[in-house]
Amino acid sequence: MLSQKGRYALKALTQLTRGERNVPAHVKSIAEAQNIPYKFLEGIMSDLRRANLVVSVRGKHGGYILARAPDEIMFGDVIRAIDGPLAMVPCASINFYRRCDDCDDEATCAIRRVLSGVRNEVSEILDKTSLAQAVAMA
Amino acid sequence: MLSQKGRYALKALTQLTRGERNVPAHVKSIAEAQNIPYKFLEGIMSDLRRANLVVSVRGKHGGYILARAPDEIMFGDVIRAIDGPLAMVPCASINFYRRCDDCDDEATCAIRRVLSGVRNEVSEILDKTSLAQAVAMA
DNA sequence: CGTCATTCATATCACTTTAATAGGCTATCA
DNA sequence: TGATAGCCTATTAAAGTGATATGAATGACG
Repeated sequence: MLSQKGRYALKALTQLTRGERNVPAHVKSIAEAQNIPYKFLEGIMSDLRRANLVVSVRGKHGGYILARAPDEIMFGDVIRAIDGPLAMVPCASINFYRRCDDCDDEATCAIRRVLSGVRNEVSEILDKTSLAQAVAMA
Repeated sequence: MLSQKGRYALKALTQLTRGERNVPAHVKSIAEAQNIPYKFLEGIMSDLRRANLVVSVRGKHGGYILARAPDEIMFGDVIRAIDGPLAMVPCASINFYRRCDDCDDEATCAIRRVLSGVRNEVSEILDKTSLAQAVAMA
């Protein structure tokens, strides 16, 4: 399961996608529109900025805008930034690969084989579905 | 990501699948073969028993055997028993459905729509891949 | 310049989960 | 009866989660 943070991040970004491009949205307004605790969302937006998914504008009339066009930001990017790997086991991850230390032979591991297939299918959707597409579906 | 418990459970069950049917395997031998902490695995096997995936034999020469034929135990069954939902959000889960309390309108939620697709693809693999199949692939 | 609304950086908090260990009880069989 | 299993409960340390609080930095605007 995604963390609450991950869900909130997706909600916030779809909100930005729906709004006007290049007009910064305050955290406060996003928080209210999406029923997300204000201060909690503030931290999430900072994370998204550090992941280069969003750009911040400081000072009065500041806020956040998408770092790229909404059809260039994929669900997978967001989820990886906030929650980490898509894969169910570290050894089946591409972007966060790590060996399982109790594994004798990765090459013949039945679990890895099955869960690699899962990770590929998941990536096939999440890395090919953009914020723009998701919002358009509604 | 799966918990360590979930990974260990899958490893233990593939081990049982490889072994002789109807001959109880000791937790100790599984733990050694799979590099799993003995006492930790003991608890996991108890969970699997409570989930009716495995049957225990007590007393001397006791141990665990699969509750059903290994082609009737699916990856999805094991993962749900130990780690819960396959879905990435509660509202996209079939077996563990729960509403997101911050969600205004589930029917038009873009995130739910995308992540329901993911959950279906994941289920398509995990609920159709049995222990027997996974082991046979090796 | 000063003020106000905003982001930014930390710190803290309670709570739950995770991964693991320990000890003693209970059942079975030779 | 004693050895060998599983069974049950408790404990632990560490990490993660979801959230709140405080205050500093920044920048538009009057």
